[in-house]
Amino acid sequence: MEQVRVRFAPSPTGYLHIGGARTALYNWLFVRQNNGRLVLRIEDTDSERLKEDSVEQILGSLKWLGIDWDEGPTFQSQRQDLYAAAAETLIQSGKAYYCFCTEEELEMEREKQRQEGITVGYSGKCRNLPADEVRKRLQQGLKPVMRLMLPDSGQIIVKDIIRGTVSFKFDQFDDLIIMKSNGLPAYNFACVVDDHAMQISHVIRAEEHLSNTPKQQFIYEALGYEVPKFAHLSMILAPDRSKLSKRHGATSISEFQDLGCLPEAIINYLTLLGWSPPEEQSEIMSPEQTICSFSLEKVSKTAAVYDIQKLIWLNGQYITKYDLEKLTSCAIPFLIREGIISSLEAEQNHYYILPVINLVRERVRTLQELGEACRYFFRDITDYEEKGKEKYFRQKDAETLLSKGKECLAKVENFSVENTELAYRDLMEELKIKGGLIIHPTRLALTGRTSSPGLFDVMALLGKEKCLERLEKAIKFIKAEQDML
RNA sequence: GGCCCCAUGGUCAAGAGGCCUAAGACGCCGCCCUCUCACGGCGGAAACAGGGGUCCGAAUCCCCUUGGGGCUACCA
Repeated sequence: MEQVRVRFAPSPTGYLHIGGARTALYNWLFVRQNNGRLVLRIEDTDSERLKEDSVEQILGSLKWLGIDWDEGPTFQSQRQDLYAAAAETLIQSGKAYYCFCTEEELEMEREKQRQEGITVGYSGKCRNLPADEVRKRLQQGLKPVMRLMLPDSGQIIVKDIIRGTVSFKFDQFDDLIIMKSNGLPAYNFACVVDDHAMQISHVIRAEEHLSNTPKQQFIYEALGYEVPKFAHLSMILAPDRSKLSKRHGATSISEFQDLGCLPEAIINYLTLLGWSPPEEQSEIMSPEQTICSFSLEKVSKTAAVYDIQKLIWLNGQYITKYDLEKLTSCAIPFLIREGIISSLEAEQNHYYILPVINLVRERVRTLQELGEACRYFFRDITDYEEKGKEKYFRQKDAETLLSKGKECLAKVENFSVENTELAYRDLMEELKIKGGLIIHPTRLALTGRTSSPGLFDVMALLGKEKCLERLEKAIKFIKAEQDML
């Protein structure tokens, strides 16, 4: 069996967005499953649309996602000879010709056609220029484009792994530009020449290229190349079912990274956007599991609207189950960014950070949330949650309760989860009160918040000194508030 | 406009003519667990775009309409 070779071919016009990432991912899943090779190709033949840093951004996002490639990146801008040579053979064999029409002329032609209400397209007027006329104009220094002559009638059949057989009629196609007047290849041509040169066996790409495929297939045939297999993936749409763009919020991989998503969660989410695992298999899958069960044939034909809620949910699942050391190193940049710890503290307090993260991980869904959830473990409390103050600090016994709590904790020797809880339970019994009555104000005193991990877990991790200190602070705070009345 | 693709709950989707009074997941609602918040468990609301065929039988096949998307560039 011939080797499976696929490619991901982004054009460097911006960040890697969610659609491109999914295309890359499906190529990757397919190729890893088939022990093939993935090649990366940068389609940069339109210098006007290039964006600085774009290649670095795209490659960076792919790497971060864990999508690795075997060859490249190769740049189309550096392979001009290849395209020129291929185009030359088509000119020689009479399958392609020079066209001297300027863009202005063509635009006028189209405008006229529109006014007359007839089908807009290239007339083909340079098709039969006499050889010496062509030579003459070339010598004058005119810069023509090269066009491929397409049949005026008949049809062409494209076979697609996902969509089945699709047929197109030739009468709807203009003679296709294969080389632009600046000497660079046009997309459809460069794409074919490269896919052949790179021995691509399966072209897996976005649906927007389906309509280009008949033209490309004709180029393959004109050049005498073997046609690869095609699989066109449906598009990913914004929540309003329109094409994805910047105005739709987070759409680039780097934005999800900034939000605090884990790469595996994004991979998992993207996998599910257009494909679903066999029944009985969980939707939460490691990349390895996905590689095993993935199949191109089962990829959905329907355009998908991405739903950030599910991504965030999945991310929460991953945060809960991730290897703790790994999660911690992912989280630390967020803690630093949010000003919760300094990089120095991050190094020095490693063995404090670990259990803190372990404690809060189950109740957060992004690394950003995780940072926020940790704050009081590293920084003193500057304020109490308003609704907590109202509910717990302004009740009649609050101050007494906290004092009692403080006294009782002061006596605890080994400040463990069990011992602190035992001490508090004894206190509750002694005061004949229900747990919540003292637990809630204590939580507010210790964390500044009305919600947190289990109170005694928090106590044990915070340590005796901090607990007593914060209780004292809360007591003072309550007194101060009362004095103001 | 022409050509092409697509159409199952709010979202992702299972479904390959009878197993469908249509699975699962996210989200939403309720209950349980519980020191709060999460997690978890249980339950609920919620869909085959519309119309014609074909067939004993259609979410599934065909046609039309409608809707969405793509291509129609010297963009990729």
